[in-house]
Amino acid sequence: MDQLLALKYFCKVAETGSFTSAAKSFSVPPSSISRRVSDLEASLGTNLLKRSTRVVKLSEIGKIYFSQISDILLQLEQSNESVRLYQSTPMGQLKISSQVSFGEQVLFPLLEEFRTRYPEIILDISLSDALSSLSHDDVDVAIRGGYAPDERVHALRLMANDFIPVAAPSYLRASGTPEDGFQLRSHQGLFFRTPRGPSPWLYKQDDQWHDVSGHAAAISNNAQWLKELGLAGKGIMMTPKWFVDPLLKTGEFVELLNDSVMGVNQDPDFAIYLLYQKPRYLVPKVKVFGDFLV
Amino acid sequence: MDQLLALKYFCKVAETGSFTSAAKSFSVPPSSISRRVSDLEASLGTNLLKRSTRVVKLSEIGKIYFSQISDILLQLEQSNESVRLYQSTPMGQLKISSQVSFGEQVLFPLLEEFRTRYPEIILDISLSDALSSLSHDDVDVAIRGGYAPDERVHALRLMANDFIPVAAPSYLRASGTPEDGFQLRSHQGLFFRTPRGPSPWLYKQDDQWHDVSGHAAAISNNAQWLKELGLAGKGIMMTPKWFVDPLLKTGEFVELLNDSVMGVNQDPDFAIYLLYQKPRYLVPKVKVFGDFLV
DNA sequence: TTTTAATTTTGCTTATTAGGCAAAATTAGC
DNA sequence: GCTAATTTTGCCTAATAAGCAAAATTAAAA
Repeated sequence: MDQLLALKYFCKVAETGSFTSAAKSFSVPPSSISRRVSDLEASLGTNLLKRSTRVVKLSEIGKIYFSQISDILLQLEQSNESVRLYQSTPMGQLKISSQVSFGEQVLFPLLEEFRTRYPEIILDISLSDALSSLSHDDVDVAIRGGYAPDERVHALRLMANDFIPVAAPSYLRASGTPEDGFQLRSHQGLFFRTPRGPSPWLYKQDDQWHDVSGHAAAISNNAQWLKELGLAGKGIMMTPKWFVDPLLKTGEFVELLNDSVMGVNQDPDFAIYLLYQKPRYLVPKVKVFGDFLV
Repeated sequence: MDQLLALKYFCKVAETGSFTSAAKSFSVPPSSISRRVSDLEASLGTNLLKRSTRVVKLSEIGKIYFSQISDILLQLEQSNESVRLYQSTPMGQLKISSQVSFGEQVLFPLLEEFRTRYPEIILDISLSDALSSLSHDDVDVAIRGGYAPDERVHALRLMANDFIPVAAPSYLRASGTPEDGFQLRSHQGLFFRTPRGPSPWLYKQDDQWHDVSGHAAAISNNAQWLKELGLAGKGIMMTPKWFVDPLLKTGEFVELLNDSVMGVNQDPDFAIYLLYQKPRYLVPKVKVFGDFLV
């Protein structure tokens, strides 16, 4: 028996004092109401209603039961409503995982505005370059360079992740400024190590990619350290533009080979992505965060 | 969708962290659990669970919903339980309707013991000689002389309602003591008026009933007044034995024609009955009251 | 008291939905 | 990468609620 349905029917009958009017408000024949309520009474082993063909009144226990049940139904409706509210309003905790450097350079400056715009969203940010799998970790969204690792994960392209070769003026003074991609091979290089090994320097000419990696002066998975070495004039670094943007403006770094197509990856879809699980129902807090970043 | 079932399934999954174990505790295949919970999520437009094939965890909103729903389910179970308790324990209000004289003479002296035996039953007694129909009036039980008026009404025989002719010694001294039923016809009579008219005096001889009503000295539907007239020696009264029992013991009334079969009604089933609606007997308070009186 | 009319209940059939089983898909841990 | 535990899906069956018409009931009107 659909007990909840029976309870709803029973309450409506108790409120209206009539099977017929209860049936109308549910758009079902009165016989359905009669049967469901009878089933309910049978399952409780009690007569909840004093029936006569014209008037339906509650029995003593029926009154008690009705007052309790109507309260319970109200609570249930409120719980369902709160879920729907959650589905329609950005709120709750939003757990974000981001690459360290991107988080520090790009994300943090933006988040203050996000916080003021959505005060009901509590941000929980963890920076890590390790690829945390969305499925197990308690993470709502992850920001990563690369591309979608899984078909069940949605990837929202946030921005290009074009790598450019940069160097400090002091280095260029000492070692010369390369005029051509291939000249990079004779330079000192500061390499970032990804989980798949150090990123090579790639140079595209006539639709052909060439590895033009220079001599490794340093390799690290810590971008900050490499940046400091670069500023100290220790070599040329391939870096995402956003990572050194302020330093280019101040002249502490100089972008090399402006007109060439350089990169660390041959894939044109290589970019910064916002990753999140593709559930059946998208939670608004995730949606507004995605919209906000784009 | 049977929402209540879905909620129960969901809560069990949330508690056990597994569809399989939830399925076991309900003795249904896991697929049923999976479907019901999916239906629930669909109806709410939300993912309540973060599923992976090995571990099932609650989502953020799922946690909130679960805490609310499990509380609601508990309340519902308690309400159902309280109904069953009501069905198994004598409690609540017990509304009794009784004839005036029977109530005063017989019922009231008994009730004090009933009250101490069943303190959880609140007695609500109304005395009236009008036949209150059980179906509309808010009466659990009615006590009436006669027989069951309706097939839907249960009648429990409480005691005989034999009528006997009585008179005050002063009357007998003045008018003589009848030695034979037929002699009553020449006596003064105090008649009780029922809704069907004054009760006649009936005398049974050789399986034949004879109307031996005397001359009407007074007719009333108020038994008390008739009794007072009788005590004052104004005539002979046909009365239920219980109505004058104490007065017979003190000698203020004398029973006449001890050996004869007298009455006001030819029906052998004429007695005092406890009347109640059939389904009511299921209610313990009514049952214990019936048992108590018998 | 009898009749009337509104209402509930009952006896069917039909439509919907949950259960049940097997196979496929998924993923944590080895 | 493989294995095993688990969830999900497809398809069928069984249970149950809806729907409709007719019967039963009874409060109110005549």
